[in-house]
Amino acid sequence: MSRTSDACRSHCPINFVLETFGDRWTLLIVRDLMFKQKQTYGGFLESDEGISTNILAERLKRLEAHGIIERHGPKGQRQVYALTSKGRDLLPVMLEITAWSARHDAATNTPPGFLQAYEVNPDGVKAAILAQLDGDESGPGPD
Amino acid sequence: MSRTSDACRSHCPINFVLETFGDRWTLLIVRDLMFKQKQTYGGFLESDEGISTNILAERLKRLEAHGIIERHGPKGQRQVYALTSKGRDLLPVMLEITAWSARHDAATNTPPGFLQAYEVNPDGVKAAILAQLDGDESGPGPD
DNA sequence: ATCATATACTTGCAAAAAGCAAGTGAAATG
DNA sequence: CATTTCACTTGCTTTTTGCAAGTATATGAT
Repeated sequence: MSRTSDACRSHCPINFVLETFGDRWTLLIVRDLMFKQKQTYGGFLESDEGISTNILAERLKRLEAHGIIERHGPKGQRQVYALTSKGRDLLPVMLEITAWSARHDAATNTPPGFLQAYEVNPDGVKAAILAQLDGDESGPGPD
Repeated sequence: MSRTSDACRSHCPINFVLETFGDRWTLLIVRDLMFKQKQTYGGFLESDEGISTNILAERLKRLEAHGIIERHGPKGQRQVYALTSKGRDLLPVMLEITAWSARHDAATNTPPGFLQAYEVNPDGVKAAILAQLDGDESGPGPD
């Protein structure tokens, strides 16, 4: 299953993120938590890409072990997942990824206004998303 | 092997990068091209993480098919790989990844000065790296 | 109280991908 | 012209993924 600490291949910073996020699913969970206001197992399952239940359960464990997310709720019962500060700190990475895809995927889901808003005022976009993560219910996400 | 165009799971921008970079090796090749002045098959093989030859060959094909890199040289002979403009455009993503790892990996290889230099003057850091990609031989990379 | 339903997982197995070692073919080197 | 080097390919084993089904606990209706 998942080790608490995998043997790491190097301490190159690019490799460091790959050790946690170097697969096709993990970052989608972060996306759901960060941009889509999803915070339950069932919510993650509903996402368009169609993650399977065993993969989801394993990735949630890994993310928790790496300190990216934390789970709230009595064990065995309904859990509510949330990003830790280390997880929220991925926001600039997520926004740059979104901007790159918006530039290079002609069929992107990213709303038309995002790219320009982000280029003009990246800190404003970041602040808005952090505000809504902290319980605000209004404001746009990048997709 | 690798399809020219995989069936894509969604046009979410986060998913879009995962379709190309969602594995443990692909982004290391981009790193080598962007920061380590490596541009040959043999150079990529020497990197610390120890990619195997079949995986490297397949990833090079995929990256070329996705328009991230291009190969120069007569077919069957020694190739020189280079980032396309789409590939170079990943620089902001790579730098944010580097910054996140520098903040959260106590054992990071990232040189001590990088994080502050990047926070103070991100455009300067970007310009320096792009300059060295375009043939300049001096200047620092993030690792 | 009991039955159905929903949620949050776990388990089992087949298929795909990764990892390792060895092999191949063309070009550069001696 | 034999040897070495480089850039891959091939074969095989191990690991991971993907799908379907099952289980445990809670919640809601009769």
